[in-house]
Amino acid sequence: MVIIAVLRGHGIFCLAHSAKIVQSVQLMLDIRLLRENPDSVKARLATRGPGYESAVDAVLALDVERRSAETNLQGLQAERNRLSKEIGKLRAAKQDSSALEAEVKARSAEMQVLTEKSEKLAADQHGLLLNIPNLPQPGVPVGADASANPVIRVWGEKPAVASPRDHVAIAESLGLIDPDRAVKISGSGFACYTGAGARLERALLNFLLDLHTREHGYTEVSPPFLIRRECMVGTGQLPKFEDDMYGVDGGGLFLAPTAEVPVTNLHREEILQPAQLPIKYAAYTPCFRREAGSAGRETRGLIRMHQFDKVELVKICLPENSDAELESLTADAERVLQLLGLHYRTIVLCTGDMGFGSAKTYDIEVWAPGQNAYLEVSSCSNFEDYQARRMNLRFKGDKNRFCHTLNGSGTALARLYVALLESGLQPDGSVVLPPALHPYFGAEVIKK
RNA sequence: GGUGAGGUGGCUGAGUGGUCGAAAGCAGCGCUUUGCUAAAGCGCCGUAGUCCAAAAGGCUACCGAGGGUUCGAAUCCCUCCCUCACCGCCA
Repeated sequence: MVIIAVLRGHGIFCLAHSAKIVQSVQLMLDIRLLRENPDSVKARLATRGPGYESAVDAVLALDVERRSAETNLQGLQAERNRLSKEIGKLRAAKQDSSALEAEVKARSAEMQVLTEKSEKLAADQHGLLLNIPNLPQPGVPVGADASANPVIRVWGEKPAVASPRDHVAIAESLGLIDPDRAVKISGSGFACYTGAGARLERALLNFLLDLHTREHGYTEVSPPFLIRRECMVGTGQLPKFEDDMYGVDGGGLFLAPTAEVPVTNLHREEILQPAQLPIKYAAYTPCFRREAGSAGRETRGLIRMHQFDKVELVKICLPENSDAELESLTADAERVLQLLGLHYRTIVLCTGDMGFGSAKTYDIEVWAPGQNAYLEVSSCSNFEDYQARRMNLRFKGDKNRFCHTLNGSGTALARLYVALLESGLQPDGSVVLPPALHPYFGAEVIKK
């Protein structure tokens, strides 16, 4: 009984929501852009991978059909409205209107058919548009996968660690984490920090929030962690990536996969004044991700978790400023690693490796000696108006125009934790912390 | 969880079946008056879709969402969502 009720509730919600989306064609990519420059759109999408050309063609074919159906329907509606007004006048004059009423009624079936046809065409077109990602910016390097991501900056050098060890071994020997008991509570993929380990996590959080709010000009936000479905659609996690999300309450609410979702959606459905922009928010939230399909990949220790802490930076700005805002956002994130003295490199994601809604993305990767590898700790993206369209986030110009949105990790905590332990490891097994953390942690060294 | 009240344009707020896309006010834009400011007067002022090569202009849809009744729905009916108030419970 309970399950049936929950499923029904979910289904109703989905239907209601998709119908709402269909009403507004101003979503995802601008359909006008597709109509007016199909070849250029196709060429840019082709750099992401194969298959989008046919999707664009399909969208455009439906577009022609849909508009034709709508035009026909609108003609009938106009006629109905005209006759109904006649009926009103006749009745007001106490005259017989039954002939006109019969005439209008006789057309209702035809109108019904056309209405359904045009709604179906709009829904089909919308469904196809949902599966078309954002257009990469012209300057983004073209490539098929992560191997084609150019390194554009390197900071610092790989630290001289005498005999590198994995962070799990380091953390366990120092009593910083309790993996076995974390499994007892929640299963694999969850961390339990203990003692100095928990204090280090808290120290990092405070350090990051203080840095971004006091020195980089971000406003601190502490948002809800449970998020409504339409907000998940707004930033692009849904509907395509629902399998990666944790849903609760029968699918009505989702655990935040990143603070990007609640924070960017703060201004959804709003019309902002240009003088308010740019808006810059920094927020800490835990992040919950199913990591479906990633079993066996980087699953060691703290590197890939179902729950991890992250401080996220979010910007809402004028379209003409978003390129520059991405550069400064990335610089703000890099500053974290510089202050912690951690060696890192910054790469620009090539067209084939970029996220679905992004127009340009920089990844920041920190060096982890125990892994002998770079770990992604931040991903900074300019979404241009892709998310703003989904959440109807505009600003007042000559007319209402869509804002640009950006976000970047500032940074993810767990992998930062890994890099700190593995980079600060001393021959005696203790870990030396960078000076910037001393006041937050209350000590310079973590030892037994 | 219980009870009650509500959801109308950028905002406030009228509107219980027929020129209502929606009064009025505020905010905004333009013009006039004015030494500046302030004030006053006049006009304009929702969103989206669609037709037209385009402009001008026309048409359609939208009063929380979905469905229903009707020739015609902001207005009547049903379902859902949300907000607020009070009570209960509780960190």
